Amino acid sequence: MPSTPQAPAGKQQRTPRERARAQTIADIVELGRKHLAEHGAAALSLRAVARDLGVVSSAVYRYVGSRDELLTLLLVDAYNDLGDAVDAAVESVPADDFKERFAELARAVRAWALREPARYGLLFGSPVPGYRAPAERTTAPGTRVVTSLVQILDGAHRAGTHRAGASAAEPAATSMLPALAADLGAIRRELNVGVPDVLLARGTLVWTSLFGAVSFEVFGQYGAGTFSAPDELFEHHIAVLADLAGL
Amino acid sequence: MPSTPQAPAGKQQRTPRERARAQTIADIVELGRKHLAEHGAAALSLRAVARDLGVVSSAVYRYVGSRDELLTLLLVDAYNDLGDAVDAAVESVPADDFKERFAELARAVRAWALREPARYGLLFGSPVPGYRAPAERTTAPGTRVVTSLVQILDGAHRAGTHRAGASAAEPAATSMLPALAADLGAIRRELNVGVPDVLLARGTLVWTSLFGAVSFEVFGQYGAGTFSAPDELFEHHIAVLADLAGL
DNA sequence: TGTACATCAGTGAACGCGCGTTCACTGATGTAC
DNA sequence: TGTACATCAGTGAACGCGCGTTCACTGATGTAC
Repeated sequence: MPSTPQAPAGKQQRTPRERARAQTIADIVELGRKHLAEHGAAALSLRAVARDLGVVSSAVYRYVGSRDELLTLLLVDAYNDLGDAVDAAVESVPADDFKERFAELARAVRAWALREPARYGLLFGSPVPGYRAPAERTTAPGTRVVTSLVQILDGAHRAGTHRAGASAAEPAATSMLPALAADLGAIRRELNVGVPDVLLARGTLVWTSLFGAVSFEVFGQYGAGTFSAPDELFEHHIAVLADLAGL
Repeated sequence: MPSTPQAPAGKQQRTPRERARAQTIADIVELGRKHLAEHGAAALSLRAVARDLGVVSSAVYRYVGSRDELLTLLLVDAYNDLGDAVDAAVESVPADDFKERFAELARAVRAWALREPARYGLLFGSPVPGYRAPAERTTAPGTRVVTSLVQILDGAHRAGTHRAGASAAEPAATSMLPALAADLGAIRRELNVGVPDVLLARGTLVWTSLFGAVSFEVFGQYGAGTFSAPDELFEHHIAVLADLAGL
């Protein structure tokens, strides 16, 4: 019962064996990715990965403790891939152009999702039946995008360009809902930002809206042929959401 | 190879055999529903349904041509169940209170999704691998919610209570994107409504945002324990989205 | 530098499982005369 | 009203398939002296 031996603490693998081992694990994740893309998360199978790796099925257990652990590896891999893409897109814009930083973040999420629909589905689609992601390995990579979004909002807030009450008829009572205010306060403390309640709540909506729009497109919820120009539709969404976020 | 004999055109089944047959199909759908709820769509199995029905596995083929067809039945069943819930909620509000009609629509979607997470996942989650929904049986029930939403927007527009340019800084250029305008025109004609481009595009965003917020909650995308008061968060979202939709 | 031993990767067989689908069949229920 | 036949529901066995996981094993690669 080999419990997923990890590479030693040091960043670079010393011995050839360790290098070979790391390479094989990388190959397994890579093949798992391919499998995911072709057949979906629920159909991911260790035996199929072993076949593609050119190895007998039991050999994979040297590297991966179980099917669920491979799923976790793929989950983390996908979160980081998305996070890298988003970070790169955001960094490509001057740090003080918050609106455009947000726009690039949104475009990066959409582009990645359209490029990798199955991996996107693993992250943001229906949960894989019978699989429960281990929070301690999943939370950090899984919060990269939302963290980046909140940083943009906080930057705008600190720079003073953040418009409060951006929309005409903001129902003032909303920010008074007591439990929601408490939740938002906890988030503000945890992420160490200063964005006020109203805009933080809006930011949450912007966040879910972004993924809602992307999911509809990736999962085919718009009727076939309803939108011949999904790019333009998405650009419209970006403009409205940026406005909603006070950018 | 019995190709799913349908009940004859007449609404009520005449003979006892026809009644028994309809009842058995209903039982199969009911059991499929249960199975869906417990194990997810990808794991739906005709054999399991047969077991629960107390019948040998091959007997199910008298009623359902294949596993995919059972999935289609469940899909249509779920769309209609959701559609019924939404219609009832919307109808419970006076026809001229468009804002509250929208709020009730949103609450009905969320309540149904939380009550039926697996069926919600079948409709709005990642596609079931290897299954392609037949558009001719799926489109009509699948568009009930969005149709209801557009009716509300159109009602507000006709009543003159629809605020154009609701938000402060609506980027005027958006409605000019040519292909998007063409798509919106086609939708307007198809649904026979008069809502102008800007608000129709906003309506699309409101639609996807609603399902984005619900999906995040149902699929557990908010970190565990991040929002102790999801009801209040959702009420906030409703208020902002209603405003965004010009209601 | 050379030998003895430990570590590790990969093999092959097996376990028990569930799946979708087909097929020839037995009875029971309906229909036509 | 009674009989002969057609229709249908459900049976049971079988097909070929893929899955996750365990286990004792063979060699090759590394390490210690």
